[in-house]
Amino acid sequence: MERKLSEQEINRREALQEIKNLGIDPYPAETFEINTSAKDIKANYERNKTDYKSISIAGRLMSRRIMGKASFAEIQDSTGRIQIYVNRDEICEGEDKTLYNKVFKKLLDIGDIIGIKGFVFTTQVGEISIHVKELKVLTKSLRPLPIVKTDADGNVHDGFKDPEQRYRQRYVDLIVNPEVKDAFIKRTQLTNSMRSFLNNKGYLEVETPILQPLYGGAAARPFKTHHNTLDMTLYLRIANELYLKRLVVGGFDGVYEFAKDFRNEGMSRFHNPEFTQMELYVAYKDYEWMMDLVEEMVEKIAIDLHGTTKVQVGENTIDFQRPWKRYSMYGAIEEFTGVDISEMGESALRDTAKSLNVEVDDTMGRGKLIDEIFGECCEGKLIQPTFITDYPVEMSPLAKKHKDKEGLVERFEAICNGKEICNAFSELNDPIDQRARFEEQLELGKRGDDEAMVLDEDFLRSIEHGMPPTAGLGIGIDRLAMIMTNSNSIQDVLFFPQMRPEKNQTETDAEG
RNA sequence: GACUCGAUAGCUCAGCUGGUAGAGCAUCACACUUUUAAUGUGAGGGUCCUGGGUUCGAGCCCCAGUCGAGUCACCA
Repeated sequence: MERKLSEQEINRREALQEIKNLGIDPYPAETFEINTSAKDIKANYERNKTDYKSISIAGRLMSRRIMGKASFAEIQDSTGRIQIYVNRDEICEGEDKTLYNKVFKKLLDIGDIIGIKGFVFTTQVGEISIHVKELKVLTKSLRPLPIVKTDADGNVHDGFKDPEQRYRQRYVDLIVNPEVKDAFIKRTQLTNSMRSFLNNKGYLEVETPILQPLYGGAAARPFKTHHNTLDMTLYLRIANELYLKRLVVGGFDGVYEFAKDFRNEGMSRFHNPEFTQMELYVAYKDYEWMMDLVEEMVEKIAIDLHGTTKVQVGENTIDFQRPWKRYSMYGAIEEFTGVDISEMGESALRDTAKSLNVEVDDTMGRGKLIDEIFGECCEGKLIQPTFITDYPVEMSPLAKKHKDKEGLVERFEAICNGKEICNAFSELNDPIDQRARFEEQLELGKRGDDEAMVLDEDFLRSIEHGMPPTAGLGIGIDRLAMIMTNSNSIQDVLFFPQMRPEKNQTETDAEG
C-alpha cells in the first residue's frame, strides 16, 4: 500500500539521498561515544569548567537559528536540551565547506539525530552552550516533528496537543512534550520506591500466572483466550490474589507482586483494560496493621518523589503525612449525610438511599445499598487520604468476618482525591466459610451476575491445608501514579493506553 | 451503552449568509559570524475524517458511519 508523502516528507527523503550521495552514511553502524549529557553540562559546567573542554554528546536536533556562516541550534538528549553553536570555519577547517553549507544548513532537519564534539562555553546572553568542533550525522529522520516553542514567559506555542495523536504516537509526544516524559519517570520512581520499601521489610517479590484456567480474586469480567496444545480455555487474570495466598500457604510469610491485571469492562479516564496492581500478603498480620503499613509506604513514596508529603493534584493540595483519617463505613456515611444506618435493615436502607437521592433498584441487597450510599454521598468528598473500614460482608467474599461487628468484614479502602487507591482485608482463612462464600457467588452467577466469582477448588484445597492469619493489600499503581503526577487521566500514566485501531492501518486481524 | 463536543496544511488553529481554502510556526529559496518564539524578503504545501443527500454550487446544511475527548451508566 503506497502512502502519499507530504511535501516535507519528500524534502527529507531527497535530503537523505543527497547525504548518501556525499558519501555520508545517514545510519552509521559504528558507535559514537558520548561523555556527557545536557543535564550534566548545565548542572556542573559553571563549577568545574575545565572538565568541559573536550566533550562528546549526541541528541536530536530540535531547533535551528542559522545566521550565515554561524548558527545556533538545540539538541535534546534523554536528559534535556542544550544549545549548540556551529561555526562554518570551525567544523570545516579546509577549503571544503560542504559539511556546513550543505549538510548542516540544507540536509539536516529538525528531528535528526547528530553527534557533536566540542567545548562548553557561555554565550554573550549567558546561555551555557556547546561550541561545536565536529559534527556527525547519526540518524536521518524522515517525518516532520511538531514544533513546540516556549517563549521567554514560559508560554507554549503550537504545542502537540491532540490527545488522539499523542496517545497513538507516544514516541512523538515524548520527544516534544517534556512534562510527559517527567510523568513517566515519576511513575517508575514510584514503583522503585514501593519496591525498595517492601524489600526493606523483607518481603519477597514473586511472579504468578497471568494466564489462568480460572479467574479469581476480584469481581470482574475477564478476557478469554485459548491454548492450542492443551486445547483449553484460559483467562487473563483479573487479579493474582488467589495465587499469592497459595504461596502464603506454602510458607512465604510476606510476598508481593506488581501485577498487570486485565478486566474486560468499560473504559474511562480512570479505567484501562489492562492496569497494574501491587498485591501484598503478610502472614500473622491483620488489616489494622496493614493500614499502618499503607500510610507509611505512601508517605515515603510522596517524599521520595516530591521531597515533601504534600502533593498538588488539580486544585487540591493532598498531604500524605501520617496518620491518615480513619472512618468506619457507617461512620463516614453518618459524617457526610447525618444518618446513622448501622442498625438499619434492607428496607430502611432503601428508603434512606431514596431520601438521599441515591439511585437504587430492587435487586440490591443490604451490602450493595450501603456501598451505593457511600459511593454517592462520601467517596467523592474524601480528598485527603482517608481510610474507610469495615465493609458489608456481602461485597467481600474473600475477607474475614469482623472480630466483633456482625455483618461486616475486616476490610479497608484508602480513598484519596475522591477515588479508591487501595483495598485490603484481613484475609479469610477459614476454608469452610470460604467455600460457603464462593457458593453464594455461584448463586449470584446463576442469577445473571456476570461478575460473580467462580469457585476455585484448588484454591480451597490450599487453604484447607491451613493458611495462617494474613493481611492482604491491593494498591492501584495507575491511580496512585495519577495522583503523584497530577494527571487527570489514566492515559497520562500509561505509555500506550488502549485505543481502537486507526482506520488507515492494514486490517489483517480485524475480524469481529 | 446514552448524551455533549470535536476532526480543515507537518503542528496549533481561523473560516462570515452556502459562492474556487486562510494565519502563525514548520518546509523551500535568498541574505545574515553570539542568536534564542532569531530576523528580513519571496515561494510552495490541502482526500476540509468517510459515504450518501439537498443545492446551479457544500469545509459550512441534512442523514448514516469512523475515530477521539468529556459527562453519565458500568467498573462491588
